[in-house]
Amino acid sequence: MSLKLAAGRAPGRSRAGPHPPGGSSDVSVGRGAPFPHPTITLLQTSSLTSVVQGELERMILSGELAPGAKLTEVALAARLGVSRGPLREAFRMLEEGGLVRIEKNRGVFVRDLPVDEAVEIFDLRAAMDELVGRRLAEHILPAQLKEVRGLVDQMEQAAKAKDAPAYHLLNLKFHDRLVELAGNRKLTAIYRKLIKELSLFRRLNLADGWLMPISAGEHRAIVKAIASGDPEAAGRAMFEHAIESKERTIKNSQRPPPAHATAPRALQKSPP
Amino acid sequence: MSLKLAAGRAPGRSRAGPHPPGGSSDVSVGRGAPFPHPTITLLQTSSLTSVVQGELERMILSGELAPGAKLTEVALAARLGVSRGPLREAFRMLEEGGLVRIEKNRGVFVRDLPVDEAVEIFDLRAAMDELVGRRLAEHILPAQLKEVRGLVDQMEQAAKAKDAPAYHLLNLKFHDRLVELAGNRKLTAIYRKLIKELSLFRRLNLADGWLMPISAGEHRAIVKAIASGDPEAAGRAMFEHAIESKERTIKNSQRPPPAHATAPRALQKSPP
DNA sequence: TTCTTGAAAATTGTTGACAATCGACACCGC
DNA sequence: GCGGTGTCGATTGTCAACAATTTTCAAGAA
Repeated sequence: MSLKLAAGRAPGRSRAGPHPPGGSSDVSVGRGAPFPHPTITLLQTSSLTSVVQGELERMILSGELAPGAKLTEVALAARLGVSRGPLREAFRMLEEGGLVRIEKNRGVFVRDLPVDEAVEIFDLRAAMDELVGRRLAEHILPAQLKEVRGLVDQMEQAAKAKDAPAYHLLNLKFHDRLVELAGNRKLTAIYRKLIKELSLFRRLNLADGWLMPISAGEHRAIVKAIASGDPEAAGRAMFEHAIESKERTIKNSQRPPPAHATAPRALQKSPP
Repeated sequence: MSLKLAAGRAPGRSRAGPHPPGGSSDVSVGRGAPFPHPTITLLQTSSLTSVVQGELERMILSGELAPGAKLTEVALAARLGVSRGPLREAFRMLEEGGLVRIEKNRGVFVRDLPVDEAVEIFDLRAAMDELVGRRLAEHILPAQLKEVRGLVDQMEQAAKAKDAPAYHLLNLKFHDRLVELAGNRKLTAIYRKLIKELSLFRRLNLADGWLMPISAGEHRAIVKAIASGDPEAAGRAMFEHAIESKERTIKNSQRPPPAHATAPRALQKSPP
């Protein structure tokens, strides 16, 4: 089974344009803006390591590789169609991102986020969300406000339809977009890392019934506070929402999971 | 020139005890607590990759490898006494930590932090410091309070003696200790990453005269606010201090550096 | 039975070699 | 002289093989 270059965004890795747009009116340059074939830029930017890193990240976040699962190098390398070198480099990147844990001479494992560390991440995210709220109340544009209102609308529709997966995705999108609109790239990057790491909190995904409708109203309140232009109010609204989201999640995780566990299977060997 | 296993803490990499403490009363186990020779745990925990990562980090933070410098694989590998494999893995870790920038097929470079990104990091750190202040006002112990007061005392002495390097180190220590005392490991880890990344802000190190005495009083105010037990006041004090630290640094960076630039030299080839 | 002991298998750590790509310089035609 | 082109050296990307360590498992003794 070989590695297919996913069409999605290549993770990380940026590169300056092939050439500075010289003014020479040459036939080889169609127009001013460089617009090379997509495949070319893909090969220019993505190495095997980066693609493997993206694939592993996808597998982990989707649950295809469950927390605690051991990632054997030769098996994974064969499955992805690469050698161990790029795979090991990808491991180091994932470890730095907190998605896997490396034990010397023992192997690489998908990390299992303990409850106390999940709490820590939630608290940290709350502080970051507070900053986001303050910034947005100061700087958000009308068009952007309209956009996030649209997301809240969709969430309410999903809640009404009891479509838990759709609500979940919209919730992620809503918060991610707010952070992005705050205009602090470092904040955005770290926020996304934290969200990825939080998805390793096993019990998060076990819950059968989701806590959908509870937080629906809070989102409207957040948007309203942002629209009011009061930084402190907006910051407080987002902070409180994050804290309550934490408490709901933790409380939900403390009740024992249902018997018919639907934990995704770990990596299996392919038949010889 | 070979790689000497630095006596300092091995970066990252933790490991469970050699064996679960079985109750068998064996002569091989002296007492309940395992206390193997330091060298043994060092070899158990540190791989070449992790040591190389630590060494490169030290070189970058000390300025031995200046921002923008190109890190050629064979040269560095020879200098550190390892092969390219572990070195490349260390590169991936450093890239994820934001200390180097990797350009496909072109090489690895020490990152040069642009001003706008430094501002973003400062703002983010301010939000994190606010959280620290709140937590400390709630939970700090008298002994810990006494400890940080001692640090402030030392800073004032260093300021009085106009010992800029000592003041700088104490300042770092002071804030690092506060974050640590807040008791959120994830927060601590990310805070330290941000501090490391900030040291890539070139102009930070160019300043001849430091802004030492200016922030001395703010530190006392922070400790006082924490001691008062008012979370909001302590949070605000730390937030404001971080913001003013940002503005001082940025403002200082905007005046052109003095002519006699003392930028450390980049990596040189060793004679054949 | 249960615990130690030892070797074999499996897996990771590290290295050196080969292929691919990039930058620079000389060469050529205009 | 000047722009374009081809070639060469240097450097990175990837791979396969070797060395070291851990794990497994069976045999033997208490």
